[in-house]
Amino acid sequence: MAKDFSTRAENYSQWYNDVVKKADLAENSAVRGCMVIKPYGYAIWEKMHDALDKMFKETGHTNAYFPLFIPKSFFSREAHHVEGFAKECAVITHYRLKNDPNGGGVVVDPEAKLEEELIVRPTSETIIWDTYKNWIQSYRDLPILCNQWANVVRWEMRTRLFLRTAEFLWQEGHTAHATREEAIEETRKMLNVYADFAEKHMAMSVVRGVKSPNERFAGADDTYCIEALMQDGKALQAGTSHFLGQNFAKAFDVKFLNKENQLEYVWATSWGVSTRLIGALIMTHSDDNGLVLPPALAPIQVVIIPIYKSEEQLNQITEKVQPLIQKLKDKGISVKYDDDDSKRSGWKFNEYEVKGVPVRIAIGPRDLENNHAEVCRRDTLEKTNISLDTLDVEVEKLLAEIQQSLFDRTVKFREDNTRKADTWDEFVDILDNQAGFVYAHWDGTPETEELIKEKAKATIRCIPFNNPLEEGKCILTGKPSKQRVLFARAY
RNA sequence: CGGGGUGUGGCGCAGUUGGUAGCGCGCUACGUUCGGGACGUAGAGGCCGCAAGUUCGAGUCUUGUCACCCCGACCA
Repeated sequence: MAKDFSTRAENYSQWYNDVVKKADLAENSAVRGCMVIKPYGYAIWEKMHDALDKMFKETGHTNAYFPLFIPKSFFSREAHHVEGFAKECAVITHYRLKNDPNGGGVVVDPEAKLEEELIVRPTSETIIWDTYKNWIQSYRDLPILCNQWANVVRWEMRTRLFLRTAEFLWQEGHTAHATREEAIEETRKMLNVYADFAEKHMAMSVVRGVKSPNERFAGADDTYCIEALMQDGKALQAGTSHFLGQNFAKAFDVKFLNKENQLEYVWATSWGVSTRLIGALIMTHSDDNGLVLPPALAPIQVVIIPIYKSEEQLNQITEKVQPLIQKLKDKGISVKYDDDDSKRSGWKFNEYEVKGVPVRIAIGPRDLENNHAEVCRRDTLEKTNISLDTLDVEVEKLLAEIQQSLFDRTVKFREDNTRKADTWDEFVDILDNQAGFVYAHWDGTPETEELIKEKAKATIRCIPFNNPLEEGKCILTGKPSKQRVLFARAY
């Protein structure tokens, strides 16, 4: 076992960085705050992309692409939106370089100054609504259900691989509707798509809810979110879906003629998830031996490692394994047969363990004699011998079981780490000594929320849907409250 | 932008009171190995972040500068 690995208990954030590096997911780049997503990490993103994209198509959405650059003036149209993003925008001011007259390589050509600066998109609402304006005249043009897969830039001061980088990959859905109700329904629908994806594909339990006004997306009337709990007890926002009301329609003057021949502003939504989900995936399942991947998102679901001394032995094993590989592939399972002779089997065991491959099958001469193989599952590290005759069926079952078991574990973890606090001392005590989610009363004012954030470093993660009403007193101010809201320290 | 730290082969590091650079991993070749990160032998690989200065002589001392990392303020 690799001893150069931090454990979660020793240093959680170091452990996270180690997993990212050892599993070969990503690395820091020459550009500050930007990461290189390596092939294995990108393969996970592709699995996420494919699954989500399918879900978007099934709910009637189509993909499109809008420009990376946004004219600066577009940004100032919607007051809250600018305020929210202004501090982290990359700005393009020039369009040409020239040779340094003083001989020091190239310099920005001062002659090539843009008349209007361009912003590298931190999100695309403005450019998209400026475009939708031309697409929409009548109720017959609605709804518009578009999604785009893109990169965005937010100039963050402190970055962490996958969790927060200056540039990241994401998808952003932008929809336009004739009625408020329809837009709200869309917002909810897409949040549920995210929650389904998190639970079924990522095997990650999430809480669905509404953000408090302070935590709302800049320019939204309401922000719905899914919140997950990481192993260190900190919460992570895993996806958001925004009801934008008519804010952007008004800012960009997007009106449609309704059936009664009256002009109305269009209703909007937007929703997104990013490569941050990979960070969530890592922190949800992985252990001190490295990455643990749910089968649904594992680039390699099953690895088969031959154990042999001679070439004849390898040939015998290969011959026996070929039909098995075919059977697994026929079931849609991604299999890797690693017969690379330059690496020893023990080395491979560790390699695939660190990389989180859900199922490992080892086959050696002894197994051939007994007509079985050693099957090891990554989540529990349990090993069993399974007959070669039923191996394909058993592996398929095992993958499903691992997927389910990982999810069940996160449900239990979330439940075990969700507590109630009735007093300020209790609240702080839980956060300091146990972490996790805390349900507590809040007087409903942004000022109090801000104060709590300042004093306890915890924020309202969300007000869960179907939250039970309950009379109580705000943990900070003692003012009356009608419901508990979900607090946590967060990423 | 504050506070702390680090820059030396690809990676991780050592380098004493200044004397011309070393260790581990990895890499290459050959051989022995192969059921949980093998071992031996022989190799390759470095303007010591950059720039000035002190000195007969600087990885080491001085000054400046750049970059990166960690901890805060801001955030998906």
